[in-house]
Amino acid sequence: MEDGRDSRAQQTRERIRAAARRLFLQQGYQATSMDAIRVAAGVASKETLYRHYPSKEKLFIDVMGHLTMERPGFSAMVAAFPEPRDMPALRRALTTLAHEILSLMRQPDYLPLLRILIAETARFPELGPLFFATVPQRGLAIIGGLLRAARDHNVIADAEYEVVARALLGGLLTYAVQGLLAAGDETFTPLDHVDALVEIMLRAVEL
Amino acid sequence: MEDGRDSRAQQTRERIRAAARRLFLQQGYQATSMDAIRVAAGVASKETLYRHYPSKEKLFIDVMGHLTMERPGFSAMVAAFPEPRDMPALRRALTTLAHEILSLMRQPDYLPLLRILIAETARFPELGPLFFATVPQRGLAIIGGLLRAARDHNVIADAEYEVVARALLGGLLTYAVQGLLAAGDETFTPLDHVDALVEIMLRAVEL
DNA sequence: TACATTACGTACCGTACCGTACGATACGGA
DNA sequence: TCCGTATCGTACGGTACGGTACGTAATGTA
Repeated sequence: MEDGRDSRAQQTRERIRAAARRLFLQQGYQATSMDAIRVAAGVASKETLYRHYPSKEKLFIDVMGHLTMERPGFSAMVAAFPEPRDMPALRRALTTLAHEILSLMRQPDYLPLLRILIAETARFPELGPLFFATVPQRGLAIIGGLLRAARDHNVIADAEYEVVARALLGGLLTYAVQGLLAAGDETFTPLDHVDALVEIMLRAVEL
Repeated sequence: MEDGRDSRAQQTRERIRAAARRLFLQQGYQATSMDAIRVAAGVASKETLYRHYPSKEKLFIDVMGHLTMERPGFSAMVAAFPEPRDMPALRRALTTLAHEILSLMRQPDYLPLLRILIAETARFPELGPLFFATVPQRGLAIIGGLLRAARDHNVIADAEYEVVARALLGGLLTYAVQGLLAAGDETFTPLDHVDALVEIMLRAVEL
């Protein structure tokens, strides 16, 4: 009876959500019509759509909320780098974290999602802050935590770690913004800059 | 005859452009109808609109292009801080520049403009790169130039100045992105963080 | 004054879209 | 086998929008 619910209604719902996600990410909210979603989902009747989602807005919120929440957290990374007790350990932790953030930003969904959330802040004001709190804010917190832990082990000097974290994340963010403003998949590859960025931040906090 | 052209046709054209600018910035491209622009411009007939602009797209491009170009350049600032010959001079230059960039980002049009350019990269692919080249890229170039000049006077150490510039600008950019993702005019005031940010960058490049 | 440009009003065309209605049909569980 | 639910097809209502048409009035110039 539990999986009985899956067998048709749930499957249809999943197809609708997958199609909506793809189209919304590709074309944005307004440019994606419910009928296009219906076709992409392989659903014959609009009535079926509206049986699963009461309106286009609710469907959009559901899809975008899921997309935001599905962003992989950095939690695993935090566990992997517990307490940097010397400079090389801190360097390794920050470098790995920076590369991880960059590869997160290069996931194919990332820029389109960010683009849509920025575009639709007026109509859906709750989505943008949710994303910010779920993704970049968490990144800032992890960088700050690493730095504070390093200071507690006398690895680095005191500093405004929140600002240091903003500088590090922001350095990467400049490339994302460049990507947001470019139309196609402009090759956005500062891979060699990442290590330099970490070195600069380390110099700023070294003893 | 020259100002005769101004007297009516040009005035009407200006009213249309001003109204379009306001509405586009407030509501975006799709949500702004030509009829709303007509009303806001105080123009009685749509025919008049289409006498001045052949289509909604052309009107949008004209308005956004002007908005991008009107962003005040930093050129005046460059002249004001010619060649930092010691650390205090470099500190003054970078601090002033950072505050200037921040106040640029806090102009009431800035975030809405950026939001729209990001939202409409698909329909208007040329506008985003134009903005990036006109505004942030120029900021990066000026920061980099200041750092290179300081190094030429033995004020600071060698470093990847392009990356340092990205970290500095990016640190400020994190606040802008936060603003982009927030709906209203969330008070986005890291004023006290700016000096800390400059100090961090200076520590990263000191001798 | 005579003429051309500009603006006015209003109506209209074609299209696209969200959401609803409703009878018919397939499907899945008891 | 039987019943409720999910889906199908198709049509429609209401609205909004971009852009055009066209006859008329105002405005500035020679």
